[in-house]
Amino acid sequence: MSEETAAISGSTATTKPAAPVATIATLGKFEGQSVQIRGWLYNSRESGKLIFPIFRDGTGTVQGVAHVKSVPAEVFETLKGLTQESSVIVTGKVRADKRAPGGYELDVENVEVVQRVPESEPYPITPKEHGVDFLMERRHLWVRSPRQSAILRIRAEIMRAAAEYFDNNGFIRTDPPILTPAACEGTSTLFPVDYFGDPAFLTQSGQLYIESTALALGKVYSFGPTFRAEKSKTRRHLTEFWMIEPEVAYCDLDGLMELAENFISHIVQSVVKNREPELAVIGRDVEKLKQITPPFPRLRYDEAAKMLNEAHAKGLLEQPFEYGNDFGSPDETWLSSQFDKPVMVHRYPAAVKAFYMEPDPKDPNFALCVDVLAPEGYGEVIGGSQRVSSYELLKSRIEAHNLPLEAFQWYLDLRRYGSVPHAGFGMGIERAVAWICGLEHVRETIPFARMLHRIYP
RNA sequence: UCCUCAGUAGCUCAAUGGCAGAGCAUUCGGCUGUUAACCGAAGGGUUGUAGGUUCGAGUCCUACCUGAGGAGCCA
Repeated sequence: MSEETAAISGSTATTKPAAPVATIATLGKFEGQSVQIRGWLYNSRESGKLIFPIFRDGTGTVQGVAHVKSVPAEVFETLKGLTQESSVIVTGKVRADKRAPGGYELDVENVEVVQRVPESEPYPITPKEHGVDFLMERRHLWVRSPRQSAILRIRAEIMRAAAEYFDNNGFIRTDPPILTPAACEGTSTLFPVDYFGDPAFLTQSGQLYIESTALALGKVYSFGPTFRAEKSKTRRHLTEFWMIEPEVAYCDLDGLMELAENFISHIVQSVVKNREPELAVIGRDVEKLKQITPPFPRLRYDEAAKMLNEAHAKGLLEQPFEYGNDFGSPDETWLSSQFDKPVMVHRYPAAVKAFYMEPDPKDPNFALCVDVLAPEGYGEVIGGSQRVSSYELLKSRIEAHNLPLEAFQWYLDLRRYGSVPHAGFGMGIERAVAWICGLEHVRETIPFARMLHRIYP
């Protein structure tokens, strides 16, 4: 938390700080001292000659106390009727108080209003309840709320820990292009872009490109936004989302599953360790996160299919599962809710999976692939596979899927020149955040969600 | 693309086919420990749009618009 004590210093020309600048998260270090808080008025309660302004500064909230007899008259008048979300620089003495939710209160000594929100146009997001549409329309302000900022802090920790895991384990970050000449996988619907008169598309996955850098550098990963133009309208879908994808040369499916469980466990334990206050703000059950450690349960597709059939027979699943199909969303939800840890389902029928997945040498009808389903019914957070390494097989697969062979010549080159077994996976950041935070919907996991019916603000 | 549901004050929601309402927010007044503070008062409405049925429509019918949840597809 040391970075949080290093607040913005000396850049505002308004006053010389008479008291040291503190952040609300680190107030405990300043008990008994006068400090400056640079923030905003979150809410205020008045009781005649006593005012309880609640301040926020991005690191937390703290209640101030101002009595008419204990502060200068002009300070009391300023606080009286000060509007929600007005920006303020507050000076006050830090005092431990058992009644305070954060353990500390601020006895106000001075208040400087940086900008006062006018009464004629009050801050629209009150501390009362609001509907989803209203809040999403004001997402640029909604991110100020304690719950939303806590989620964004956890998201940042998830992204930091994810990159840290790869950086500490010999992976080199190689980011693929976002503008691409053709479909990567030939399946999803893409966003078209005009590229100087030629058609181009926003990337739906960097996988094919990092297969190239994996064969150059050994172990690589990419981390960036991806785009899907599908008209999905569910709590698990965004049209623009972030994905982190490792790709490893000389790696098989078993090695990939080991990587996935260590990777996820590192992320979850980092969040538990470094974002405890934020998890408390959003009311997440930390005990469920603490048990996310390797190894994860592994299920063959066949075993999972058997479980689904039994569940349907017992009336636990509405729709019957047809062997040979990919799992539907309700199937994944039910399967993942049967485990306390993420479950790794591997070796799906090759027919329902992508063209680049390596067939199982023991039975080519199955692909060497794995989906990691997060517990508590969250479903797929990771999809990965060992990649086809044979030139002839890959070429025939591309043709069988009616994909343009010219566009894949560079990809086939990777099998012409020193092909090796290699494997990789992709993790959707927003689904991981939704699971780790225990959220209903991915729209709260990213600062500005892009969805089927939302591109504002 | 398909299925289901919703749209009334700034917000969250009521209103049997019969006068358009409440809480919160805002403004004014009161209150020396409040925790979504409380008490009193005031202002605030083309009931998503267009058409239809009816003596009379927020309410019933049709179309459209906007949004939400789900399916498919996926991370």
